[in-house]
Amino acid sequence: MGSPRSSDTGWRDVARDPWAAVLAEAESLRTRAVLSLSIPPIPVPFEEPDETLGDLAFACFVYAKRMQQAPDVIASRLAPLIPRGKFIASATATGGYVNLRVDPAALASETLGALRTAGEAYGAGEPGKERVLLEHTSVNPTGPIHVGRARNPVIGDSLARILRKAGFPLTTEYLVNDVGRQMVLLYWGVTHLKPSDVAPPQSAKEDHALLPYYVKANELAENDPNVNQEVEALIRAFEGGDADLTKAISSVSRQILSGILQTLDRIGVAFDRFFWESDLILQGKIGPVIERLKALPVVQQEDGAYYIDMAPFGVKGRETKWFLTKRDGTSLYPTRDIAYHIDKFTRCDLAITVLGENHRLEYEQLCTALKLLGERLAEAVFYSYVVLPEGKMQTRRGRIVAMDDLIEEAVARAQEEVRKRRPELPESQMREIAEAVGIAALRYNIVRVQAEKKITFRWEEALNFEGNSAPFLQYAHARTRGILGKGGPFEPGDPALLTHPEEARLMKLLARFPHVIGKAAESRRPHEVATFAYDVAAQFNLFYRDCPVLTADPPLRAARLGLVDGTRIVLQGALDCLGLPAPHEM
RNA sequence: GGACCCGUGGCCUAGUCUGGAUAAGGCACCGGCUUUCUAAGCCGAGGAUCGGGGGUUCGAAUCCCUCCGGGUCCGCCA
Repeated sequence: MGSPRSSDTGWRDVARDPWAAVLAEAESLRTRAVLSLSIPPIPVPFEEPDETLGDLAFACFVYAKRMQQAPDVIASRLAPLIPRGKFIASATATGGYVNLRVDPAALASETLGALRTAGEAYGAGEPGKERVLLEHTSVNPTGPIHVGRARNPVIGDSLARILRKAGFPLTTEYLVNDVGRQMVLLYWGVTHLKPSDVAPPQSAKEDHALLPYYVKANELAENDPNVNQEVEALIRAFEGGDADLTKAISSVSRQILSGILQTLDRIGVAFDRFFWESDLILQGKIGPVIERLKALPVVQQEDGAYYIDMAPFGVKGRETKWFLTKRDGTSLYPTRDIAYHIDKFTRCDLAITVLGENHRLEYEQLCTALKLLGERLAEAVFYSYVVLPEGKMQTRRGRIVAMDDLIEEAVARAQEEVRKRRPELPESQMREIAEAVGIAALRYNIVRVQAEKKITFRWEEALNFEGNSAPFLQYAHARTRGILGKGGPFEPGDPALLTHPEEARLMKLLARFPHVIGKAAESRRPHEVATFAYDVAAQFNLFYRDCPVLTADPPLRAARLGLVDGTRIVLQGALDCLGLPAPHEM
């Protein structure tokens, strides 16, 4: 939609954004027409009407009201005043709306030109200056990552890719929570229990191998007072700043983390850097923050423990005291989080964190504290957890679907499909395609849904390879590759030859890609790219049905090859933004 | 008790921020399409009081209020 805002975001280069160019022209032609009727240029968003009516439209009700005339009268007076432009071919009035028709040849020429200039970079925004630090995933290293947590890396990584494409200099970061009671428990388990004491691990992968020790340690600490005492003693030593112990505990978490990272790597998620919470403590970065907090007038004390009463800041509930330190003066997580963010702000201009919905209050509290300290604020993207049909997943209960299992299942299912459909392919290539398809199916299934909606995990949905699914997108892309491969090298054709309705529809979508990337980045909503990618793939399939490429007359053939290549670039670009591999054939 | 998030055909989702012209897809079900660039595709059929009610507006899935249902959170844990 062509709200005035889109033309205000100056970082986007209009020359490389065909749809923005169309909107800008429509806006300027309309403004002139409106002014010439002595109507104030009230901004009315452009919308996309049913295609039988036009390509762009705006309602005249607001103008009508202002001028005290009937909307269809205003529309009929306005339409003839909108002259033909570079893109806008005609304007007609229908029932209070002015419908604009975009000249398909002009749009095609603009879009294919932009595609030719930018190549694979088509869709990218102007390189920006604002350094973004995107923290995501940051799951506690106590065991393998499960499907309940899967949205964080998938949303985070997709958002990272989209922000990069949009032009932001971006760093991704994983906060490794290697301090606290749970880590001490895990450490106690691996140092005090023998393999025969714990349940057999599901696999030798480090995160799976160590999980049973964590589970058993939890169980013992709950039921065996002696164990609990030992653990408490360890926690005290740890809290007392025992550097050797802190490092020892951290090294256990590093082992589990390496298993988690292997899993994430397999689904295409990697990080630029890691931040160990223990470093914050060992480097003495907590103390100064505590001192700054204590100096705040709003900070109060109870038995030596410091807290902020959040009630005046809009937080309500049973308990509004937000504790920053313990009675003994040692830090609590909120303090460490504040210290972490202050550290982050020295390394970026904008800090974004992908967080589960259960962290919403904590985020509000963090922002309140940062505001009180005169620091910048962090931005957050929240998502709801993936739940099983029978309820939420819990690591401690073992009621989880491990990501590793889901990946194996997805790839195995994909392998079956490939074998069925492409029995002639060599085994190694079948495996490659199966990996690409299976993993893409998982990621797409998560990223296509708005983050704040909860997802109920169902195998049949997660492993769906038809309809609105990753393989649908990948298949369309593979089709473009197939045609281009057989078509061979081609000279740029005449865009004006692309007059078929399916060609025009496809071209309009390709023209919008840069705009879509910009919007998705700005709104931090990766699913918008998923929706768009589906639209492109579906439209390409219609073009594929109706417009033979290779057998067309040479001039038309060349023009169509250009369109197919453009589709290839856009689909590949969109898939890349979603972290979905794009195999050349499948 | 309070705050926040979600509620769209049997199931899943887009559209909600930025209100507009008959609410758009997918899955499932039923019926079709392959001597033509990969049928993981395409076409057709049925299927929706956009959770209920009120309000604002020329116009509400979209904004406001309220109720209902589901979820999350309100630790000197992290």
